[in-house]
Amino acid sequence: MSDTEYVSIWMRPERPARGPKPAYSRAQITEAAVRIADAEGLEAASMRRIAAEIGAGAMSLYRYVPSREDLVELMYDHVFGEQALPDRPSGDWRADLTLMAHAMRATLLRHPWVAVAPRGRPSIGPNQLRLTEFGAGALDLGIPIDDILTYAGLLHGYVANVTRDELAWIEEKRRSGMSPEDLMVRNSPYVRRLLASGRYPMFQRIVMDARQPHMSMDERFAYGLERVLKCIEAALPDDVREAAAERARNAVSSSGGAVGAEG
Amino acid sequence: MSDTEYVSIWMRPERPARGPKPAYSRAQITEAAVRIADAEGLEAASMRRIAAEIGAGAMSLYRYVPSREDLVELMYDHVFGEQALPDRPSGDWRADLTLMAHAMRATLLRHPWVAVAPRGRPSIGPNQLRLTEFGAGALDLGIPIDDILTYAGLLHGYVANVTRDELAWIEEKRRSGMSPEDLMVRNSPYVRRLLASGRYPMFQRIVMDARQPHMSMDERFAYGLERVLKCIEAALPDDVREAAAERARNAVSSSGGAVGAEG
DNA sequence: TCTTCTTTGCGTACGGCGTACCCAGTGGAG
DNA sequence: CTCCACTGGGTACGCCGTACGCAAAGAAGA
Repeated sequence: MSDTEYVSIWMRPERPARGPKPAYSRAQITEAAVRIADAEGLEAASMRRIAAEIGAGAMSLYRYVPSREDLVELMYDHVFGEQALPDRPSGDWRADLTLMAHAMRATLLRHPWVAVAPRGRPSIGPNQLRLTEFGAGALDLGIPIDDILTYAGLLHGYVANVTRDELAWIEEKRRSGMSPEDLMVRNSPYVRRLLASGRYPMFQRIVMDARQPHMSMDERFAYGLERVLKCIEAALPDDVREAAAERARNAVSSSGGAVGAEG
Repeated sequence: MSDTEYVSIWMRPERPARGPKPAYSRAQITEAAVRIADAEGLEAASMRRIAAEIGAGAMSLYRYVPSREDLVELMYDHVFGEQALPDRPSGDWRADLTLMAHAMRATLLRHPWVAVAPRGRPSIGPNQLRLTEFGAGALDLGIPIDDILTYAGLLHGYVANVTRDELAWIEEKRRSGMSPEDLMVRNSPYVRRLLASGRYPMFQRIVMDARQPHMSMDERFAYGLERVLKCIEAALPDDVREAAAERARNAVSSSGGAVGAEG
């Protein structure tokens, strides 16, 4: 039945009892891999390269990690562990989601490969689980769990989308040394041709808007985030929205730190 | 300056004038690659494998495509060309976005690798551009272009998220032959351990909800989609919402008369 | 028509990848 | 002290993307 079944990396114990002491550790390997991926991209973090980074032989890594795929999983969860979030939602769901969104954006900007990494099965490492608990808990306002998931997904999708775009800009800028507006219109013959054809009015407006960056990246993110939260808020049933607002007022006035009420 | 600059695949002409007639074509290669990726995953569609599929030598492909990365771009755009959408939005933005969301889900389900494929730079092939025009055009209700993009991104993110989850379920089910509820709770020791710890109440509710699949995948998708559209609608300014509703009524009554908005 | 020259299909080869297998050495359990 | 599960890691295999070079093809210029 479950003979050759897939075993989650999170179930695999790091080290057994017997034998000589391991010279390295999962955490050490994961951190080295993240360091390389941050600097040179995920594909540069090959097993040999990581091993070299920590001064080990290539095959030694397989004593700690069953495969590279699992290592990427570890890396993925590791970077989300940097996000310093309160243990529990404060009770002010807008504030909590805003906090989480900014933390996530910061993580993606710090580790660009995360935004691009192929997300296969929904991995649930401890840190991602913590985030899920926080985000879903913030939205636990008395609406169905399906709705909670949908809204949390919307927020996640927004942050991922916007930040991926932002990263693409940054990357393009770094590679060419040009400003975004020059890149978009002046330097790209393809885009110029599309605009000249006149058949893409919406695309034209998008480009033209990017041409006059009336907002910084930060402002754009915050503006869109506000939009998304307004979306969610507006979709809540009236009684739920009012109760949530009431709870938020209490959360702000009562607790000085992170942890809200609840007992 | 732009000597070794990156040249978009969409600018590269397929064939020049001189020389012998090519034996293959970009479309043929792209279709073969998609066929393989559909059946065995994106990574199975290697250059050698694709070449074998069409009976060519491995290196012959490079006469048609500058690199595998560009070929993936072609594949990506190709599958979005299957979506049969009207040339223009109908004027009923909810209907239009619903149509687009279902078409996108169908495409992702038909080509699972698309949902997982690493999305680096925002590629703008002709078919994706057509989709952008349609989606953004449907949301062109007199709101800022930034808002249009945010809302379109929300919808896109929702469809991508939900369908990726759905695909993960399907894949897991195919590999193990078990039903989702068994998979989630009974078969996964890791999930069982997490639940037993009692420290993840929201996660527990998510799992328990999945354990009692009160909705089919289709229903779940449609329900969430309705939620998202309601979100967007609720966030629109009152006058915009009413004007849009009025336009939708006209669009329904009149058959082909579609577009009204413009500069 | 014949020559010229670009473009074709593609065989060979290189460096790099993930990782299976094997080995000698290590150190806790009995 | 003996045993043997474990360690680090060298070697090797089969893949990958693709640079390079060459003979054949066939349109352009004579």
